[in-house]
Amino acid sequence: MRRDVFQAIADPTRREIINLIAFNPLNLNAIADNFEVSRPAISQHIKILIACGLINVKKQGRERYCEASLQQLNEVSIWIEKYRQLWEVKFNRLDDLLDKMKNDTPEQ
Amino acid sequence: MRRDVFQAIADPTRREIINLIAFNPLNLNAIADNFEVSRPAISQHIKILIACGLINVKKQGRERYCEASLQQLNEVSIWIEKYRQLWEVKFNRLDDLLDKMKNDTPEQ
DNA sequence: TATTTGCGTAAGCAAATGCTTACATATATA
DNA sequence: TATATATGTAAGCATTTGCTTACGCAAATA
Repeated sequence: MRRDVFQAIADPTRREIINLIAFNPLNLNAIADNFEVSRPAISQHIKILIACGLINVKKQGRERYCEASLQQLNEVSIWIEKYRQLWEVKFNRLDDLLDKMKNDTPEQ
Repeated sequence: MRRDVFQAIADPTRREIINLIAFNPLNLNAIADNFEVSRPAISQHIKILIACGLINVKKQGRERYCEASLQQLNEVSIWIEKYRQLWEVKFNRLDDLLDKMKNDTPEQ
């Protein structure tokens, strides 16, 4: 069972959950109310988000408040930023442009 | 068949492929040489990366040079940056710290 | 022209994923 | 104390994923 941040945020429902609680913690039922899927489905998503450290849970009586704890997103950010210079260099790459024009045969 | 950038970079092999060709394009066999898995497996990963625009292919004879085209990573970057202020605010959040200390009962 | 090389892709398969329903348990409330 | 509420989790299931082997085809080479 792979459980890293890249995989955690690959699922759109989990991204929505993060977005939902990013700026205000909610308990599990309140989160589930925002989705079509069942409460256990959300509970399982939350479990994954907890496992990779993207959510903290605070027990308050019988409720469990989920709050975002997004430092781990930095791992993804760092991986991406390695390449930023690469895709932002749009000038002084005339060779590339020429290459493209030369090889512009329709791919199958 | 979901095919977005978040899912594309969720797979560690695909991240390695991106890293491998980020700074110098390689043909498919040359890429496959760097992995334990079979050439068709890599071919399928490449297909996914092409589908979501992270790789461009340039035919040269019978070879297909794969070059990274990572602008799409910006979508992920934007999503993450929305939350950066959140996880970087480590000061003036004394209330949080206090909360944590108060509720520091071992979670089962 | 015959063979080798570089690659795509289909078929099959095991494992992972995301969901459901059903149940269990702890805490609040009547 | 009996019931309602908030939640976790197991079992089952369909789909997706990542891989393999087997094959096909086009381009290079002998």
